[in-house]
Amino acid sequence: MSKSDEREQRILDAAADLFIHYGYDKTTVDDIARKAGISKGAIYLYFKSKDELFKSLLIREMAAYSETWLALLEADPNGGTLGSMYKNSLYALEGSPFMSAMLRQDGRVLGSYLRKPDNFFRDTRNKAARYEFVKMMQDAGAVRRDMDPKVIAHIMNMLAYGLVGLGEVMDREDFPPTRDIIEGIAEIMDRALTPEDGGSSEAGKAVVRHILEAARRKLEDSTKSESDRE
Amino acid sequence: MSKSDEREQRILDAAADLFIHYGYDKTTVDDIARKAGISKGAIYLYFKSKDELFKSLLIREMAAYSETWLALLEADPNGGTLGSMYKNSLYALEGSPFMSAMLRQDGRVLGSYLRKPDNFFRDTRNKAARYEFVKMMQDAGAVRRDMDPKVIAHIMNMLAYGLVGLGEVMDREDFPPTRDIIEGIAEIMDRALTPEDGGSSEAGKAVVRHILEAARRKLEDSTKSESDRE
DNA sequence: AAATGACCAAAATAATTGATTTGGTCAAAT
DNA sequence: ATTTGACCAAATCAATTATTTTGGTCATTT
Repeated sequence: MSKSDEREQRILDAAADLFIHYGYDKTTVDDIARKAGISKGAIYLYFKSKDELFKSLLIREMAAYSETWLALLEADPNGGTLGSMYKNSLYALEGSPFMSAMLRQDGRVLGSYLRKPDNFFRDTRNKAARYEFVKMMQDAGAVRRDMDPKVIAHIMNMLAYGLVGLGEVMDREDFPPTRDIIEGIAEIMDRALTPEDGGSSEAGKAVVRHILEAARRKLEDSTKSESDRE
Repeated sequence: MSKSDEREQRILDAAADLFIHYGYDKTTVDDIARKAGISKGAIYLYFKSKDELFKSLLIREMAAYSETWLALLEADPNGGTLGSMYKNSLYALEGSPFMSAMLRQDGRVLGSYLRKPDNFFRDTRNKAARYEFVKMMQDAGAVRRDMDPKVIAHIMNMLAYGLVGLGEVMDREDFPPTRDIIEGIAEIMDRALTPEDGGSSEAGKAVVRHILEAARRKLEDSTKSESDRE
């Protein structure tokens, strides 16, 4: 990694901390510069604007999320079932404050960026992602066929949303440990959705690799079109 | 029902409509009176304040929710499984805009009432309700014992929250029909949580009756202590 | 060539003032 | 005994102005 790239990452690290802690609106470019140990002007050597910086951060965080997910999956001995895949995606989600904030469209963290018309989130490309995933898992024989994949995907979305959002409306104190929740969800999903014959774990893994590969390509694309534009 | 009670209900009907449509803050007492076909002063013959009116409405809606749930349950041929109970509670929830707004702490509908320090929601009494329910179902042999009831209850809370809240952050257009979602959830819960031996449907029903009976008593209590206070 | 930070226009925030609305009351009407 | 609606203090909203902050630039320094 070049010296310059390294510093770019340092900027993003500083920004991530501040955005999570104080939110987009209340974090100034100066704050970021100071925390990164450089001058404000230097920020603009790397990013066209605060907006673009933020978008870069989102992309980086999404990529990190994917990588974490993949790593957990590769390390998981039975990483081929729907339950364990979903479980690992939830662990990755839980470990990424930004992805969590994005999913619940947290106004405090995302700030005025949310209101921007060309905002990242209404990008329709990722919308059907979970559905495609379940569908492929089903076609690969890793998920039972007698349930509508759209419904399964939607329930998975509900649970992910519940995971990152319920803390906003209920006392976190009386939550069970996150680990227990995620394991419980995985257990339920596996029990309810694994085909009678146990399903093909290898086929499942293949699907995941395929999906993550596609996700990586997509992220590279957006990073590229990013730099094209500037 | 006395003439007076009937009118009290008419007021609450009018208020419910307006609160759901315009929210607590933007609905005036005059609006309510006009819609109920009486004068503003008359409102204060039945309710001490706008706040109290709102609280009465919440209590009424909670009661209606319980009644709906119970009715659906009684009518459900296999109303003894955890899945069908939960399912019916979700149907009841879905049919009650107020309960939905309460669950997702909807700022638009609940308005400044949310910020009140003595607000209804931080009343701790109802907090552990779902857990108690699952625990009893487990003790009655209607739910398998090898999962922590706290975790099960929490996952149920997540799903309920997802049901009423996901629409705020995702396009409702690409939601499957609510009915399908709820049936899907029930199917998953049943498959994953029914004991090997199929469980006792009758014992399950007994638990539900018991719970609903307790809920009714509790509501009567709060209604009474309500009228005591005024 | 790389990095800085004083500088500026634009935007956000705060303070002020004036006008309107609204929850709640109560003397008068029914 | 009920019910009303004019009435009022308090709160909310709107318009205006003054003040501060902030994103972004660029002449100057390193």
